[in-house]
Amino acid sequence: MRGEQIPRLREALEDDIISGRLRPGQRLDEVGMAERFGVSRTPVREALNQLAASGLVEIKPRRGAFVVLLGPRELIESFELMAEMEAICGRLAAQRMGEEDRRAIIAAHEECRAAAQAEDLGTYYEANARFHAAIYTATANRMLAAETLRLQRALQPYRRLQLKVPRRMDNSLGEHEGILEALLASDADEAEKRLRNHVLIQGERFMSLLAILQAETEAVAP
Amino acid sequence: MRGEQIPRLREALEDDIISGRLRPGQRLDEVGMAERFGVSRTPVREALNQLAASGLVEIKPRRGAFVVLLGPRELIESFELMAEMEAICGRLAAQRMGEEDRRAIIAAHEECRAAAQAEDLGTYYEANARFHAAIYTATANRMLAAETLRLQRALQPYRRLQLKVPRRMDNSLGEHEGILEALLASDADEAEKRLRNHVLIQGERFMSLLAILQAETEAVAP
DNA sequence: GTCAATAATCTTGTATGCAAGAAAATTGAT
DNA sequence: ATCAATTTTCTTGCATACAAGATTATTGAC
Repeated sequence: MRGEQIPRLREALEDDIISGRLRPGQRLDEVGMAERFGVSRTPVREALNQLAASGLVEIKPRRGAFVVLLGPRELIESFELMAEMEAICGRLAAQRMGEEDRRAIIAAHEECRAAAQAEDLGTYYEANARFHAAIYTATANRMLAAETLRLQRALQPYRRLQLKVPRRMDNSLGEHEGILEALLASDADEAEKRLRNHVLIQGERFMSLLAILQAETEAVAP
Repeated sequence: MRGEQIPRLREALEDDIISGRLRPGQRLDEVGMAERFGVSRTPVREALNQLAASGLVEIKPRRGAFVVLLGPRELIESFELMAEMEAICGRLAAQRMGEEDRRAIIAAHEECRAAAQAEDLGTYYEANARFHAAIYTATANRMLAAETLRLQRALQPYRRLQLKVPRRMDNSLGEHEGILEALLASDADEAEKRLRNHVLIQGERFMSLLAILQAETEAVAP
C-alpha cells in the first residue's frame, strides 16, 4: 500500500486533465484532492509537483496549483514546437522504422479510419494520439519519443476543443494517409514535411476557432 | 523567510549538478541536504522532485534520489535529440532574429573567442552555453527556447567530460563561426545544417572519449 | 448603499513523527 | 575464511501539526 500513492494520484490527475474532466485554468485544491483520494496532502503535493514538471499543471507560489492555461501566444508557440518535433520524428521514423513499428502505425491508422467512418470523435482522437505516438516510437530514439509524447499530452486538453471544428476528422484522416504513404516509402523528406504541415494546420485551425470563441464571449461580457 | 526555500534549494542543487560538484550517479541524501541547508526534509524533497522533472535527478522509489546517470544508449539518443532541437532553433533564428538577438549572439561568440585564445576551458564552456542559449532566444519561440535550454542543462554534466578532448575548443570555435555566418546571412538551411552537425560532432567525439574511458576502467577491473 | 479597514477563515509552506521497506551488519554454519 | 540467514539500522513515504501569507467576511464610516 505504500510507495504507490504518488504515481496513482499523478496518473489519475493526468487522466482527468487530458480527458478534459478538469479544465484549463481550474484550481486544484490540495485538501479536496487529498480527501477525494483518501490520502494526506503530502502525496498530493508531490503528484502536483510532478505534473507541473510535465507541463500539465502550474503551481503559483502561495496561491495553489492550477491546470495549465496557455495563452494565445503560448499556444501558437507550442503548436509550432510540436510541429517541428513531429517533423523530426517523421524523418527518423521513415529511415529507421522496423517491422513491428510499421504494423503499429498501420494498426493505429486503421483505428482512425474506423472511427472516422463511424463519426466517433472521441475514439478518433484517441486513435489519432496512438497513430502519432507509434511514429514517435518508430524513431528508435526513446528520448525523442518521450519528449514528444510529453508535449503531445500537454497539448491534449486544447486539442479537445477541436472536436468542434467541422470536417476536421476527414481532413485529418486524409493527411494521415499522406504521412503513412511517405513513411512506408521511406521517403524521409516527404514524411517530415507532411507531418509538420499536419500539425501546423491543426494549430492554425485551432487558433482561428479560438479567435471565434473569444469574440463570442467578449460580445457578451462588456 | 517562507516560500523561498524550494527555489533556493533547487537552484543550489542544479548549480552543483551542472557545475559538476555533484557527479552523475551520486546519491542525494535527504537528511544530509536538509541539515546542510538548515531546513527540514520536506522542502528538500520538493526541490528534488522538481529537479527530477527537469531531468537532472532521478528518483528511484524507496531508494532515494540520484544525479541522473545516462547510459551510452541514452547519451547517444540525447545528443541526437539535442542536435535536432538546435537545428530547429538555428533555422528559426536565421529567419526571425532581431537586432537585440543579433547583438547577444555576437557578444557570446566574442566571449568564446576570448576564452579560446586564453585557453580557459571553464570560461569557454560557459560562454559556449550562452552562445547556444542566445540562439534559442532568437527563435522568438519561448516554448522551444525553454525546452532546448532544459535539455542543454540536462546534458551539461556530460559535456564537462569533453574538457579533456584535445583541440576541442578550437574546433568548436571554428564551427561557431560557420554558424554565426549562416545566421547573419539569414541562411536558414545552412544554419540548420551547421548547428545539427556541430552538436552531432560533439556527441560523436564525446562517445568515442567515453569508449576509451570505459575500455581503460574495464582493463583494470576484471 | 458603497467603500475601506479590520477581523476571521482558509490555504499553503515547512517541520516533525512514525511505520514500512531497503541496506548494512552481525551471527552462525560449512 | 566464506557465504547465507537473520537482525539491526537507516532511509524513505506518508500523516499530522502549526505558522505565515492570502482570501473572504464583517463591521463601521461616509
